[in-house]
Amino acid sequence: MSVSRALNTPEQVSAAILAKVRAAVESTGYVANRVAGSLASQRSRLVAAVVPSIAGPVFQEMVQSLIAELAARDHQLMLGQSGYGTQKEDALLDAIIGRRPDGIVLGGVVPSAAGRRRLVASGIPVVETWDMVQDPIDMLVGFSHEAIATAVATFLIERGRRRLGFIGGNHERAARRASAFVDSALRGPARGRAVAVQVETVVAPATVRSGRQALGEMLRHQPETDAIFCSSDVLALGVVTEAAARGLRVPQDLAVVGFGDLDFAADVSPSLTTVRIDSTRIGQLAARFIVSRSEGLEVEEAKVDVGFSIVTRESA
Amino acid sequence: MSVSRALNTPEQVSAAILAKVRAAVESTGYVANRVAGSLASQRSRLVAAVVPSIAGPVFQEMVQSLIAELAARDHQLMLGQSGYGTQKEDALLDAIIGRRPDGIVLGGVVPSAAGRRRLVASGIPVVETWDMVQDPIDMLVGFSHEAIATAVATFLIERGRRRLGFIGGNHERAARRASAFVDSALRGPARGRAVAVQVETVVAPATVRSGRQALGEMLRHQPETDAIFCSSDVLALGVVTEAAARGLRVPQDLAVVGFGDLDFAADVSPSLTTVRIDSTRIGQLAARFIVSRSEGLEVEEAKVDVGFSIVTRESA
DNA sequence: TCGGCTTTTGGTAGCGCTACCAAACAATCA
DNA sequence: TGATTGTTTGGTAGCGCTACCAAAAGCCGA
Repeated sequence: MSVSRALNTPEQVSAAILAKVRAAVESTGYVANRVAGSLASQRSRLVAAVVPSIAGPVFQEMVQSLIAELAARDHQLMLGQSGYGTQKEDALLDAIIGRRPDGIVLGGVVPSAAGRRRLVASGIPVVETWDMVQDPIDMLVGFSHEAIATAVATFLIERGRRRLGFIGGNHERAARRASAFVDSALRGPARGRAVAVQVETVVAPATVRSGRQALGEMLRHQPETDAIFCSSDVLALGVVTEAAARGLRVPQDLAVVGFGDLDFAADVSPSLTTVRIDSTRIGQLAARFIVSRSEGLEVEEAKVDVGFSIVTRESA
Repeated sequence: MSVSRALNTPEQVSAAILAKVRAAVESTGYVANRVAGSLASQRSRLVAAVVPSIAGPVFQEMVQSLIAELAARDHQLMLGQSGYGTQKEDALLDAIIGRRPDGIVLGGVVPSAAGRRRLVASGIPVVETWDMVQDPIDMLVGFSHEAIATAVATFLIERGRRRLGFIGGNHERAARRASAFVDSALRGPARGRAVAVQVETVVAPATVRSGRQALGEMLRHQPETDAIFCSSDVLALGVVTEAAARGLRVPQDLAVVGFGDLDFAADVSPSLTTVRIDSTRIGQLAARFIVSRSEGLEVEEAKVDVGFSIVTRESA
């Protein structure tokens, strides 16, 4: 009917019909069934996002901007949690593919080989985020963990720190950052100037408590540690808190660098020096790429590095 | 066909057919189209949740448990953000209703009269959470802001505090808690013992920074304030930080009570005395109510008060 | 062997939309 | 005026499943 047009493309319909349809909609409280629409048009206007956990503060900002950006373009977000293990992930992927979303956003999730194949076979646009993987499934918006680790190591060494530490989660991404950090400290541009690097891992998701405990471990293994890079501001807050409890002065005795520039980073005491990522931009770009693609446009630059910056505050 | 049965109710199908179907599925990589299934069966296996913002830490735990509980029952979550204003909310509600979810979970969102009508008219099960409103649309899982405010006021007064303060967001829920706090302090069970109560509001969502600023305001208006109840642990962290910066000892000079028992509450210094809500349980119950309802079961106790507890730590 | 009974299987219709096409109508020009 | 183009409107088919029913098959005791 013309009703479908009146609702979806009102500019293609005469004022008379438009008014009639609007009146009818108003009086009956009709809300078009988008399930039927999706089936007929092969466009669900639904985008799925998969993150390891929504509880960690890390992906919040990205998810928030995804939802906002999608809503502005009349799309909705379906959210899945993969957990930090892989077993549930493939089942989740199937549940998602079955819903035929217009796109899938992977947030810091590295799919298994099988999952990857299903994703490709489904033909659904995929945006990997967070991580500049070398061989993306489809589109990519992220930043380089290696580059960040190198920049932070150099930053600390140039400030005279020699016995470095890294505290991060026990998962892929953090591990990559850890080894790049160690590499850069010992063999990077500031080569030879760092004396030692110690790595401690904590169980994901990161908490203030695990940050406190990790500092204890760190000092047990390498008592003269004078700088620590944490893979989350939450961990950094724990390290700073534990340092104060042990009578260590930050930054004089111990420099601390966090990650994420979470909302509290500037306002705790000492304020946190941290790595800032524009997560909002990541969410926006991911949403735009997917919507463009599902509108049939070719997405030109489908591999974007959003970069990072080191925000210098009191803690380092 | 029998294929549909083999996939959905395998116990109703002979081993021979089951094997054949499974083999075919395996070899073709077939993933059933749930959009078509939803349209035919009038069950989408999709549940919508609406929260003011996913960035605030308050709803995270609930959303997380919602996703987990729904996934265990083969349902997915669609997430909407209403913001802290009302204008976008009605449009969002329509977008949601159009998708014909099996249920809608409202997290701390009070719909407008028009929104409420559409919700009722849609016939979709609704669970309001977070707030024990007196006249729910449908089902309800929450706790009483008034009871909490009264309990905290009494708690502080019994500990000898006389000049109380309340810091909360500029929205409905916080306002209700604020006035109940003032009422209880001045006219409650501990009646007459509190000397003064001052309320400061901050722009939602709550941040550490706004907590710091609010303490400044509080002390400007009521310099002898000796106890503050914050409507979020994030605010409480800001208050504690600002107090330290001003040379106020917590709890000796100033008692601070937070809200939420967020993951950092036990591990910052001083650790936060706070109000604990079992948000995980709220999410679980909401999910169960909706799934049960959509399976045709009558939900017996559809109005649950999950209660709260005051966790006593160092800050008060 | 046969009628009743239960279990398993296959066919048909239809969920509520949109894509596509054809018909009707309006506007423009020779 | 009629032919030609462009715009608006309505009809039909079909998206890929599931509900429902009827037919077929298996099972039992008489």
